[in-house]
Amino acid sequence: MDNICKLTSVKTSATRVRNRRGEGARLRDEIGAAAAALLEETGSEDAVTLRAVARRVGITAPSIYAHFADRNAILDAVVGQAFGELLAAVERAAHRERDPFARLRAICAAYVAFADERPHRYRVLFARHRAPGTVGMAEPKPVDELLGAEAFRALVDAVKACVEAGYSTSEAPEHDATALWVALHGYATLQASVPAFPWPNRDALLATLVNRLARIHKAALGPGG
Amino acid sequence: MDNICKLTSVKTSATRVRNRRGEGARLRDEIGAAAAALLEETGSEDAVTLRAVARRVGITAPSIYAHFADRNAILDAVVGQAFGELLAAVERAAHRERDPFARLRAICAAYVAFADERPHRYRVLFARHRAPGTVGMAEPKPVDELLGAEAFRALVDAVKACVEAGYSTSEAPEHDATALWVALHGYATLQASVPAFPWPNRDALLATLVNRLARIHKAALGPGG
DNA sequence: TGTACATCAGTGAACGCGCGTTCACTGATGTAC
DNA sequence: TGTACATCAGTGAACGCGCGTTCACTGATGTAC
Repeated sequence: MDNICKLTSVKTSATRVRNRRGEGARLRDEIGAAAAALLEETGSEDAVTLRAVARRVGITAPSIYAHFADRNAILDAVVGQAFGELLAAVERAAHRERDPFARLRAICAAYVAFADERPHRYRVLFARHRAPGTVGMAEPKPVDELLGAEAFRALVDAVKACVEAGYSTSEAPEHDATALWVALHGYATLQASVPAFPWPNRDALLATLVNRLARIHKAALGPGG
Repeated sequence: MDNICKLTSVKTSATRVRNRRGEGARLRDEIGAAAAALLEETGSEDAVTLRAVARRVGITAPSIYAHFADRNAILDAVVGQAFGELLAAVERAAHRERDPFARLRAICAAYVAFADERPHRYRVLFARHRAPGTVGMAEPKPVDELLGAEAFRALVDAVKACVEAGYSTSEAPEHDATALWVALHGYATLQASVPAFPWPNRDALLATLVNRLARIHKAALGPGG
């Protein structure tokens, strides 16, 4: 019983070769990738220890200090990277569709799919927004100063485009986009946390959230929408 | 710099008196309460260590083993307790209102308020549903076998009552209640995680989620609903 | 073309820490006689 | 009413562990001459 845990966590890549001169910075990316993978596999932020990351990369722990100030900096990098990936996924979805309503649906589906494929990485996006131990209010900031702002902007723009195209009757696209974001986030996280719940069909639930919260006009929906 | 952390975490209640004979079981409750408080204050599950809990209660760490099998059992107890409190808050809200629509709103407001007042305790309700490291599907269970089932049931019943009273046009109350739950959860967690977001007025956002996802009839709403 | 040397990528040992858990124990308290 | 004793609530020391971080170092590699 004592040994099981030890054995399963041994995962040294004994094959690593030292970077050539001037290419030491590559290690930074390797460390970030290892931390992200570790987080995704274990599901726990606390499993992302300096030593675990080092083992994973195939280096010794002190080598990390050449690239990151401390443990926290690694996790910050993972979060920044994940926000970038989320934005990329959302923008890819947005560019795939020309029709405003199809675009809105695609964005929402991509958002949820991102969280579905990397549940733990999605979780830390928002878990680390608030400093640990902080309680109560924070100064509200303009949206654009927050991490993830671009992804939210894409959602707002998509709703606005639906209004302009006559698909949506929304009178307050920012408000409605916020409601929609909230719902998407709830779906993304709950689905991962409570997989045993008898979830309805994903597309059907997504359609419910998008159509109602973005005030999509009946005429824009197919029959039975 | 080394000492700061140590000093701030010293919090021994030197005043504790040993329980009388036959009353040792009281300690169990004290341990649970200390663990819950610790979780809420630090925001981190990992801050709830056996030793930290013991310090808080004013006992030594081994004393805990008379009441809990291990560290995990303490956290399980915290989750169970928190689910009980959530259910109590929801039921209190439900009993306060006779009108079905008022009751539905009260339930949703109580749910969000619970999460708002104890954000970290709310978070662990669902963070611990899934075993760490587990990925992929779990067998769907009937709702009633899940923790928190009663609270969800209350929500479904409230939506159904709105349908029967003619307030809601929902054709699938279970589906719509799921959508509503998802949105409430998203709001509850995001609001705590991203307090710097320029949130709209809480009642307005809640009304948007409830009215649209529960398909509340225009006539049931006041003017401007 | 050859060699000395500075630089760079990374090592290995060590530190003090708090952790979960175990073990043998202590001393107050209620009870049997 | 008094006393011996079993029981119960909790202690205190110890274990081995993995952690973040520090420090002095090594050895390959590219460069200046």
